[in-house]
Amino acid sequence: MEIQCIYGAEAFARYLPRLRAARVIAVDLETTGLDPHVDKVRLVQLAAEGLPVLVVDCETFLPGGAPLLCEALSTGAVKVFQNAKFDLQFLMALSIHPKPLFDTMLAGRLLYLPGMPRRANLQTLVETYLGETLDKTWQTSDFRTELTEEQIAYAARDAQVLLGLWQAMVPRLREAGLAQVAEIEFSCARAVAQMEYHGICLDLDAWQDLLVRTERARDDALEGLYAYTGRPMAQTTLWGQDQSLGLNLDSNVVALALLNRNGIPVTATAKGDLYPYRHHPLVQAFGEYRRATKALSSFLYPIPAMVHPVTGRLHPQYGQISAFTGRMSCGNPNIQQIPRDRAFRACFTAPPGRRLVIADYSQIELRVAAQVSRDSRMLAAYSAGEDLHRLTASLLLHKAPDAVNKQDRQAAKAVNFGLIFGMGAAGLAQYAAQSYGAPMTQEEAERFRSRFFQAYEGIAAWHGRLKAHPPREGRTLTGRRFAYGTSPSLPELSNSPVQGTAADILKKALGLLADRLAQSSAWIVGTVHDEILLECPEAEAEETAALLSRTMAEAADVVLPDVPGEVEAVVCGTWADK
DNA sequence: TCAGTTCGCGCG
DNA sequence: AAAGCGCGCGAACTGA
Repeated sequence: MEIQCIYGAEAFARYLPRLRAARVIAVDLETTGLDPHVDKVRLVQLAAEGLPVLVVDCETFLPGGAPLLCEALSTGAVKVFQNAKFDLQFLMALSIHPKPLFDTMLAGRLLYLPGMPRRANLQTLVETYLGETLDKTWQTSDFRTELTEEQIAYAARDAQVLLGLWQAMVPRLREAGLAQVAEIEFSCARAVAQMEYHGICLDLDAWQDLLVRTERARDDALEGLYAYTGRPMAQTTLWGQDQSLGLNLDSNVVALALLNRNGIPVTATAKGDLYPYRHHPLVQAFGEYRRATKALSSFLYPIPAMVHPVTGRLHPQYGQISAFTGRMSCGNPNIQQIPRDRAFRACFTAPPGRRLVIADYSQIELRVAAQVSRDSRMLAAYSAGEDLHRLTASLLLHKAPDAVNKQDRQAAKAVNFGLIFGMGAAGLAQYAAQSYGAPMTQEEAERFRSRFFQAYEGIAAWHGRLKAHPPREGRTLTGRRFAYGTSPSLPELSNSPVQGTAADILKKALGLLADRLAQSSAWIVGTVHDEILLECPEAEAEETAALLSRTMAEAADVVLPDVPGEVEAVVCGTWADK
């Protein structure tokens, strides 16, 4: 492996023509840390066929050389990265937006099968796909100090090895039928980099108000609980007066004993177990206590500390291929589990002069289920622009669609979601009552179940096929693959391709948006499974909303040839207004 | 003392 | 035989 160290823009410029002629360029960055808003790029390594690996010393190259680097990365060449989302954020800070790209880590995740190493770090990928070893011990080395020969050599090797990985992985992806989903994921990585880089605004004052109100709600709930636990004792501690209940309500063992002692014969303390006793004042107070303490410990207390000291915004981290089905996960904080309660969502805002543009898919999983199962009645209903929940209600209750009232529709919603994924009658009755406020006896649930499958024969046939020949691996409509364990259940078999295909659609939309919003002042600031949040200047809000809904609908149409995708978009000041 | 597991619950 | 699925996170609990 030949290495060429580059000091200064002139030295780099000499290689520009050859870089511009390359078909594939592997790119790797060494940075002084992990935070693109704080840390600096120390080295840029570029590897291309017929060139020495260029190791660019950024202290002598940046910022003046950034336009040259941008030029080198602006051809149609494939840019190969390991975990592109990381490098892309540092490049964004230099106004460099490379595309198209290939991400070896995402490719590794897509190709994963049981029996392979699960990790998709560079070292593991090199062992798996190239049969070579890669010494990564040097990676802990410090790039804030003077560079050593050894650091340069290893940095060059990291870029070089990406070329080999690309070469090995492209045919593997093709052979496995993963080319289409790989393209989706690679485009999406640019959107994920944007989301993490820009983050989202949190109104800390409103948050603090909510925190105080929730603490009061917790204390009110405690007041109600004292009737059963006894008054707390005033204790004098080192820090002054303290109230102690003498029993820990956060312990399930303790809570269970308290409930049992008061005539509530449950065996677990979860909301579902307590549902039959929901009118009991102890259960009500306990539920309120749980709700408040959950909100405080999961959201209200920890999240303010996550506001970035430099940007003043939250920067949630996304796991692009983290869920089994291909959905994204999110953490630090997990923006995807913020309560729907307006009080919480209203704290997520657009900064002054800007607006949020938010859109979500309407009933995306049901539309996907219609496409995957090819149920003719569902396909027809969606093609005609009908309301599927209403249709199901009318079929279950033998009513005309117009005669379906709100409660009917609510119950049908639970039936649709539950039965498509193989729920049993008992589960359905419980689920309808708890999640949809639609009380249903077991007998009713059983009757609904049989009528449902009479009405939607395509769904019944699809389940029948899955039960008769349980597949060992599943696929989404774009080819995403997942291997099932031994004897997967019907719910697993039916849910995974549907949830996964819905994820494909959202990711496709994000990828298209990354293109269409490139260099604009509209940014992607978040996503929640079937929803995309953008932020843009006030004056551009309407056209951005139109672009967003157009793009999301287009993504759905690419993946679902026989079902229209329906998108609802709004322009608003806070997330609560969606 | 500490890492790993389980329960419970927020979201889609 | 019986069955919605997928996450992340906090607190309690377990085991060494």
